Amino acid sequence: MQNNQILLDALIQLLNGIQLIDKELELALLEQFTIEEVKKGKVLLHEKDICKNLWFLCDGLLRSYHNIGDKEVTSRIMYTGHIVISPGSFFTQTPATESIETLADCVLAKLSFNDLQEIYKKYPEFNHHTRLITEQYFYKQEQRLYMLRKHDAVAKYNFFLENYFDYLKDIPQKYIASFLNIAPETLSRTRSKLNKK
Amino acid sequence: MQNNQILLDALIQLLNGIQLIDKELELALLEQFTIEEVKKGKVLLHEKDICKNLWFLCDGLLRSYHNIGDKEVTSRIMYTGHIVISPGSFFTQTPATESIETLADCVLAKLSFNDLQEIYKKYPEFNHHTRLITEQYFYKQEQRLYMLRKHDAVAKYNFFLENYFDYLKDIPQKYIASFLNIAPETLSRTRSKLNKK
DNA sequence: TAGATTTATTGACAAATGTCAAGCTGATAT
DNA sequence: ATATCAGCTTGACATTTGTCAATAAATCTA
Repeated sequence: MQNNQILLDALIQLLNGIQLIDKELELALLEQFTIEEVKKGKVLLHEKDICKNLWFLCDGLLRSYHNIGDKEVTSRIMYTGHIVISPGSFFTQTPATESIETLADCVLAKLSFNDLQEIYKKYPEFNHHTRLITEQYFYKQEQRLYMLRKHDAVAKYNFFLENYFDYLKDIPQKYIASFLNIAPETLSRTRSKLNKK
Repeated sequence: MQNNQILLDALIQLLNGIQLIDKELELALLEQFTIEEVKKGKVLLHEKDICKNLWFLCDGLLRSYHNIGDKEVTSRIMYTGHIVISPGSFFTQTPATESIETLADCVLAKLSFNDLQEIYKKYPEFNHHTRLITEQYFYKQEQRLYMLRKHDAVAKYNFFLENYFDYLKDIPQKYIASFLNIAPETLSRTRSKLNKK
């Protein structure tokens, strides 16, 4: 709990930045979130399971992915400070169409859907915080949509560099490729072409 | 105002479906929303302008679009019952990177960003409604992201048919093509290929 | 309605990316 | 250190889609 406080500091700050939160709500959050350490290469959420938790990624790196035909596609890359859910599954409490796995050793703070609903019930003002956060994530997602509409591999890779440069070395290229919706070979060629210039 | 009540009925029902709204809040909404009729082919929001309004589309059809290089790309298609904003611009009140135009004669209910903030201030419980609506739109948008990752033109067109079949005849094919991120010629060929089967 | 303008279709070709295969590299474990 | 294995690179080729151009069809306008 003392420990929680430090790990969740970034989350509390994020919330306070939106609207100062009551000491009581802060304590409730610190109490309800539980800390998990998860090693690299573990699956946090399996496709077809219901996403019953929301995680705050205190430290680490994650990706979500799903299958299209026989191909695996990386849909999101999430780094320290992200709120992590499978949106469709968490919001509607129906089976997920994607999986989430760790790309590095992670420290996560977990809050169950049910506990979150309790918090909403007890502290309705919390809706204000999450509305703004959801709006923010919505907007970020829109930018990824834009990216996918950029025609060529170079433009897509540049998008990646602009937005995920710090994580470049920690993400296998095959995942970057599928995130950008190009073949790994194409990414490899794109990179070597850019290096020559 | 009497008129508003009928036109905004769908919106009020949507909100009540989330959580019954106070009579007082309902009246405030009916008062703040103003009805506009906009003819087909008009631009509701111009790129680089700030999206100062939220619209509820009482009746009609809209699209948002932006430019990538020298090409125009349709990013969203919105039909009767949709809440219409340029997300990035509205949420942050910064210049829009997209335009919104009518694809048919439309009836819209308009609410300004500032009036909305007043409503949030007076009726904080409204955050609950909009949080859930934002979550829903977030999820829908995610599905569009999935669609763009489907490799071939046939799969993309099938996505369109599944989700926008009722509006098929009202949307020029060139817009459908750019929405699916394929060339108009490719869409034309895809359609004729599918018709032969 | 006729003429003008925009949109859709079709063909020929070009360009980009995907696929398959082989070899290379770098990390890990024994 | 060596063997193993996964991931990355590179080449050859196939496939898909994009581009450009010509024509047809549909829509708009006077």
